[in-house]
Amino acid sequence: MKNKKEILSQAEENYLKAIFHISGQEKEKVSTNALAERMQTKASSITDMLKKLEEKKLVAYRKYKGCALTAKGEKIAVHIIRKHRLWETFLVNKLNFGWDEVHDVAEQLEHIRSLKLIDSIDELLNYPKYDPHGDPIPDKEGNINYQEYKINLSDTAVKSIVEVVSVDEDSLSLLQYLDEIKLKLGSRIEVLKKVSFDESVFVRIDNGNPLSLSKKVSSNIGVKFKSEK
Amino acid sequence: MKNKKEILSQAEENYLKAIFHISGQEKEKVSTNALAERMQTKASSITDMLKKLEEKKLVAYRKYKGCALTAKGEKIAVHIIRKHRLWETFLVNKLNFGWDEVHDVAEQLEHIRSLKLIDSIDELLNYPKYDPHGDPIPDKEGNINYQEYKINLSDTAVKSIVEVVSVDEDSLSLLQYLDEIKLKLGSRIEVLKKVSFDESVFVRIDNGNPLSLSKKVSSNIGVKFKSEK
DNA sequence: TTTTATTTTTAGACAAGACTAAAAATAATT
DNA sequence: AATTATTTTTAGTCTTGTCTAAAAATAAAA
Repeated sequence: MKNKKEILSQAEENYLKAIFHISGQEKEKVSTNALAERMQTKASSITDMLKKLEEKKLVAYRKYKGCALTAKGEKIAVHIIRKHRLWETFLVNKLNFGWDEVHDVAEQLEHIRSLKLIDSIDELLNYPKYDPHGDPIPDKEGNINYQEYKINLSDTAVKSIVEVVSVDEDSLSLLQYLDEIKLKLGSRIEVLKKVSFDESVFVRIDNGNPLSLSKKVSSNIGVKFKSEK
Repeated sequence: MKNKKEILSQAEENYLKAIFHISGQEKEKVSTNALAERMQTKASSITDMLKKLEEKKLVAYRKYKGCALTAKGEKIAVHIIRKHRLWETFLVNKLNFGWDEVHDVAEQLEHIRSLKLIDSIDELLNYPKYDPHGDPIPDKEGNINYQEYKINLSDTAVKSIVEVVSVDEDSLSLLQYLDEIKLKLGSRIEVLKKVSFDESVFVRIDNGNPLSLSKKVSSNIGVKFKSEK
């Protein structure tokens, strides 16, 4: 049985990518509703698509029990993510896009089918390991170099001093907000106070004035420790 | 009434492009069958699509009478062609693709929606006027600088000495064949003999050995005169 | 100018991917 | 364990872009 490469639609590719992202490094099962939320669509549409992807052996799916990517499905998902992150890097490094302008375009470019093209872009960029948001770029073989000591800003202890290494969410509004408060990759953050009531956190960014970040914001910022006390 | 930009599907964009190409510089009306041929689809599908494009004021269409682009439709078609040719130039000039490898990828890339992206690519390439096949690249405003003295090789007289300036067809098989016989942009061609029976033509390419080109091939090669006798 | 051939359009069907509304499972409460 | 709430699935509909087969226009030939 030869390795027949059937062509997937953009919709199918987007589902695989979404499942990969939601299930996370722990490869947890993904619920229909979680997928519907992420795909901005209705649960019934998800069910339809999961059946199709199951049919193609790209996801393992059992009614009412959620789904997970098969090895084949994960391989494809990782390749889409590789393309997405390489294109974002290209846009920022070669075409001087701002990091808050690249997401929508990369979302389109990630579906271009040409191994030669994406490998050439990779080469042109000199095989970058991380994209402009600090996320690891899978290599040609699909290996992902997860950063070791990265945790969410929302999980740091008071008095931690950390460095921003990633921004997990790609929404334009978040990126623009971070731009506004001058929070960028490499910023030094002091965790001043944590408010348990709403899980917000007071921080000082690059020795600026203290300001408060909501849980929603801080949980999307990946950081590495610089020192602790 | 504001200039509402409705988003076109790739299929719609491809139809506009095809109509533009078939109708040519003379802006002749395009028949349903001609379009069906080019789009590799059935005449009935063409009729359906023409109605839709008519509805959107992108083509002028009257039953049984063929169609033509409106100003609005032509503007969009030209923009797609601009993107196609800039991407082909990018692939060849920046990523070292061969001129026979770029068509399929450019066919995908031409549908990426981002003015900023394509204008950045244009800038990166230093505003090229012609693509790797010798075809003019429309500028940002949609102006196309048609080459003045270009004619088809099939229309040259015996003993003409011409220079190849374009290859009009994008089919992989043609480009690979030209590669094989070492016919490339800039090649010097002597027209040795024309066979009226099948309209084939004997030529000498860059002082090589004489060989015969079919009408189908020679009518896809654009040339400029170098001298005549 | 009839007849024949060709081109184009209509009518009806289908697959993909989405939706709504209702039914069936599963999970959470009492 | 019985009831209520939530999640997920089914069933049926819609749009886009395609198809086939048959009907209607137009063009070519006799």
